[in-house]
Amino acid sequence: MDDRAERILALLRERGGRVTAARRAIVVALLRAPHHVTAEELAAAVQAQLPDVHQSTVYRCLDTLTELGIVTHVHVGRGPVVYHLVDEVHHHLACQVCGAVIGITPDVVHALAERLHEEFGFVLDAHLALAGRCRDCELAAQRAAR
Amino acid sequence: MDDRAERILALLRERGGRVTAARRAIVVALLRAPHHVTAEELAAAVQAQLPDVHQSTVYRCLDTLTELGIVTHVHVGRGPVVYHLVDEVHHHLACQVCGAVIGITPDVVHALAERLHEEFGFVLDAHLALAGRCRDCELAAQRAAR
DNA sequence: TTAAATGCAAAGAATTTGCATAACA
DNA sequence: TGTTATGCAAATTCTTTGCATTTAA
Repeated sequence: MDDRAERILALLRERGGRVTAARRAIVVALLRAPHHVTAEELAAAVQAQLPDVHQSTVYRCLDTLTELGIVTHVHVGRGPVVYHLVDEVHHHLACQVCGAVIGITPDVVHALAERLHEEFGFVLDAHLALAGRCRDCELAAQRAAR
Repeated sequence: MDDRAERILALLRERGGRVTAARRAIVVALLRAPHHVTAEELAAAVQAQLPDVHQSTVYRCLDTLTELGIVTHVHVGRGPVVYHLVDEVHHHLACQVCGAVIGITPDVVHALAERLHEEFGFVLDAHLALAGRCRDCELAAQRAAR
């Protein structure tokens, strides 16, 4: 775990960012977080170690880490944005009706990613949130339509 | 245009919603809007005709229209959510760095949509925002990484 | 007639910003 | 030493909610 944190922090420095206590704590919190985390949850985790780290610092660090390609975020339904480390590659199917999130492996999206790259030069994010309806909500919607 | 509006409003009524002046104006505004529109832009368009329609009404109408499957929204980078009519099918490649939005036709995503449906029963939304990096920002990022 | 929708004002959540101070490289 | 990052408070932006009134079906 610690080597992973150090590797990420080295990347941060390499890309022109400074390694600060707050940023180290945020990276560690992101590594410990099992799934998606909101800025607020991250702030709480960070503040457990460093009580003086302010919410706005967390937002600013997340912005910086995002710009440096270390962190990404996804919008999952309503509510706040959730953050991830870039190297934790997986995607999400987000049901717009019930809010369920289905995790999928990157291979499912691989062919699309290739095509978008060839056709548009567009590099698909490592953390997509694909919006739609889950099986149950789709069935319910079909029933309601009748 | 008017028949399209009326068809949509008929659908609204069919699905248990009431057709009000505000909702009619919102649907018309959505039809006239060339691309993505924010709630605020919609409110402005509606208020040009009906000055008394409040922002909160616009939000509430959009919620209702969304629940009834007539409208969807996407998160495009930062800033407010943008809304669409469901029958205007196309997707977006949203660059997370510069905010550029590349419109793509549904066929690009079709194979993925099929697979997700078969494998997970998940029905992909008609208005995806696929996050990633556009050609230029990707190249810039690669240059910066060196 | 009655359940649903609206206007208004006010609150709320999430995020951003200005500026003086502190900390990394 | 000179940027870059932070703490703090305050402001902003986007969105939701409560309640009395109006309106569509």
